[in-house]
Amino acid sequence: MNAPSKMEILKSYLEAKSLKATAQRDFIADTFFKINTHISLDELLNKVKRKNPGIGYATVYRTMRLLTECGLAIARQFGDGQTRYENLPQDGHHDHIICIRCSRIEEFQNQKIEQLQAETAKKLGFTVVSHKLELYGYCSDCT
Amino acid sequence: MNAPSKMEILKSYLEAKSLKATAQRDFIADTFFKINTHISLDELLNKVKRKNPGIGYATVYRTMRLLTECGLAIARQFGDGQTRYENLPQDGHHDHIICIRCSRIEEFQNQKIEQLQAETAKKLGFTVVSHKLELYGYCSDCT
DNA sequence: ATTGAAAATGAAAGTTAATATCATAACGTG
DNA sequence: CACGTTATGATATTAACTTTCATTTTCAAT
Repeated sequence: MNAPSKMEILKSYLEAKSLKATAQRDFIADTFFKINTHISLDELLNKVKRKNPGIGYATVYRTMRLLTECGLAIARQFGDGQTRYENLPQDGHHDHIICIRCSRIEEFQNQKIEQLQAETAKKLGFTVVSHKLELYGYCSDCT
Repeated sequence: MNAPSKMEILKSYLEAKSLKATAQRDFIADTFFKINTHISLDELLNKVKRKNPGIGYATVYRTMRLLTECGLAIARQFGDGQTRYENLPQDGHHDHIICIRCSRIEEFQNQKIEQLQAETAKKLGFTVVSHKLELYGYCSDCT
């Protein structure tokens, strides 16, 4: 039995809230799911407008809010004053390393770090649900 | 030989930019240095106004920008749509664990995590300058 | 296919926090 | 104390986010 696709997850979520699936919403979501960078609302709006000029900012905004609510997107702030949405990968969580000169963003995973985090939290009486780890520095091109 | 106090660091920074030290600015900075939470501009403004009602938002804003520039404060976004300023402790860096129910913020340090971060970055060809680690979960009161 | 209630849409308005502007005040050096 | 410089507070502007509302679309029940 396959894991449900993102589109299917979205559909279930909409049903649960008795919202309707619409062509526009599906198109925006589908466009977002194909993206592997951290995209802002304006950027996503521009992208969907190229194929579907009638789409407005509000619909993109509302779609991204939905995706965020149902865990298919993550809203992040990297410090440039804009919320950027991350397309959550099927293979789970990852962290970011950001070049402070050229703004290149790379992703990484480190099981050991996650483990240490859980331990640290436990000591403080916390139960960790999620986390955010961002490393800032110079990439190979900018050293 | 003692390490310079934060006030002294600020004074040097102002001199270097040929800016003047003023009573208001000093008072705002001093008030901020005594704070051990993550304070927003509005909160800080309210605080300084209690002793010095004439102070305006703009001066607090500009002072915090200065402190951020010279490394005495860190501007952070915890996701509530407001920038919060952290009073950098003398004993160096720490990370945060945030309760997603009551918003309590605790700080912690973990040398091992930092070490793993540096290693991970190296593999990707990055040189780490700073980092941000935030754990989100439930604190002991909210579990 | 038609209908009608419910939800979606886009344009525009409203909100909020951050930042810039500007006339006036305070500073400090000669 | 006079002058040029910098600081200040009020206000205006900006930018991103969020809501509102009149209209359109959807979908289930005819």
